[in-house]
Amino acid sequence: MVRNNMTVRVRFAPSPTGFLHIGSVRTALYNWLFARHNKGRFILRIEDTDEVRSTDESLNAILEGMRWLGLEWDEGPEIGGDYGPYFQMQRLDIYTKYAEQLIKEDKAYCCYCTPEELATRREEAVKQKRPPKYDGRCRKLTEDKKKEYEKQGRKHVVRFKMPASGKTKINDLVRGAIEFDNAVLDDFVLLKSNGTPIYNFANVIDDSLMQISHIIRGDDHISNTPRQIVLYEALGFKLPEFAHVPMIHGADGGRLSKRHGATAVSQYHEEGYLPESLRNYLALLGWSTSDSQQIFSLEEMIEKFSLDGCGKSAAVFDAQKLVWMNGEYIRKIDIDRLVELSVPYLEKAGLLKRPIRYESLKKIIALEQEKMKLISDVPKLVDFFLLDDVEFDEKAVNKVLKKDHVLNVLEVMKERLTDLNDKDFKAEQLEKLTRDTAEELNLKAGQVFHPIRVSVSGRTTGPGLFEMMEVLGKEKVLVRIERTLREKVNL
RNA sequence: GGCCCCAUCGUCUAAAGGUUAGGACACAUCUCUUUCAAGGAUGCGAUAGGGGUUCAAUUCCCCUUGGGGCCGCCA
Repeated sequence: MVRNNMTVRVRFAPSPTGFLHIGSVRTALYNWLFARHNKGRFILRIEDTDEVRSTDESLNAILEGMRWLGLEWDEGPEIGGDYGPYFQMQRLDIYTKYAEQLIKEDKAYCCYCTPEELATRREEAVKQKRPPKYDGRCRKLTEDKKKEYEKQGRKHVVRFKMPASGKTKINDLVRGAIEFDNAVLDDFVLLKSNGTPIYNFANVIDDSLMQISHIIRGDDHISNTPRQIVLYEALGFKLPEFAHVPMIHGADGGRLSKRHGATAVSQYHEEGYLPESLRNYLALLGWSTSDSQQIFSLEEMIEKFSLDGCGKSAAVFDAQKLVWMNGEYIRKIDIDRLVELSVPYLEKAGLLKRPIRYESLKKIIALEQEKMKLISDVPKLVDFFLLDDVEFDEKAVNKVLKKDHVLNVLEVMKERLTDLNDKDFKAEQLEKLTRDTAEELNLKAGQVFHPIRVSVSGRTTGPGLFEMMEVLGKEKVLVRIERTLREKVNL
């Protein structure tokens, strides 16, 4: 896989024209994993040549998203590197230089066709069911004609002279050989009329100058590859390896878009996903090991990742599985980290208005850890611990509190719990006391457990009853049982 | 319209000519249990269709069908 003793250098080259898309970041992840696996370098390059759509906000979203997922880059924005600058808009003179070289070598030429003219011709071609490619009419412009156009104030772009015959072959690392007829390709634009380069041009120059060894990208770029290869050859550059990985699709088989759910990495962050679960899930969308392992530590993932393990067909994004995986990871993370991650959600829900000891909060969250699928689940899972007045769930009331024996059970339990020492208000003792009580009252354990659970938490589901009571504390438990007793009369 | 890519359970995938076609998510049932989860067990469920090649095709080849991509002074 690694050519000779050459260092592996891969890159992720997003354009800052929107949020960080889940599909892009999956490609970034593969590049990152490939670099780490091969002890190579991972470069981040910003392709900001679309002056109209590029924004700083988008740049920040990219950097933030990458860092959140742990995809730190070895060269690129904010850290620099030996092959910079890493923003294409700061490399314009480089592109100009190579464009001039190509023109001088008669491999490129100036084209004076206006965008309007091109659009009209394109429409016409589509209407007549012809391929909408540029007809190359400016290839053989006379000097006089050029001068005339200039005088008219026409701007020009620089176009590449695509060879009219021959074949261009890709040896794709994941797909094998792919062949294109040069004749189907047209004279594509290298430099726009404002002097900025077009993707195919800037990309080739930068990848070459930055000594990228492997280009790992989405398979939507397969069709661009022959153009780029021809350019590499025209410029006398050494060809990198290509690896086109499948795209991510939505449930309907189409391109993943907003109507399928969240597509921005930041949104997964906000919705309470852990970076490690998103990373793990994304890695598995298009890559797998032969034993179909599902959960990988970062080290394991780096060790086992390979392009051979990448599939060829598009993968449908399955939010359900991501949720499952997030639950798996939440159950495993350190409780202090879980508390830290939970706090913003609790604050937002208004559950931390009164001061609470860190240790108490930690105990509360620990009791619900195994149940959480998303960090954002926290508020509704723990609210009854933090609220003064517990709201009774209607179904719980009907199902549990309206039974005849409940009044008696609560009365007896209230007395016994009152008699219990503060320091004996521990899960173990509470369980013994409750079970003994049930036996004395000639009731099944559940007939005693359930009413207490509902009166103390307002609902039928929750953590272990006695752990929950211990964390709640004697005072709160008694207040709530008394209140239930009071309200029970009206039920 | 031209060119290119892809095709195994609903979904992610394994099986690099010979397997009762395996695993994971989801779903269902059972189990554990004070509840809900988690866990354990079991079940449901696939090689798109048609031709070849071969003693043998999920696997190799061709066609069809279906899906996707590119054909911008976007990337």
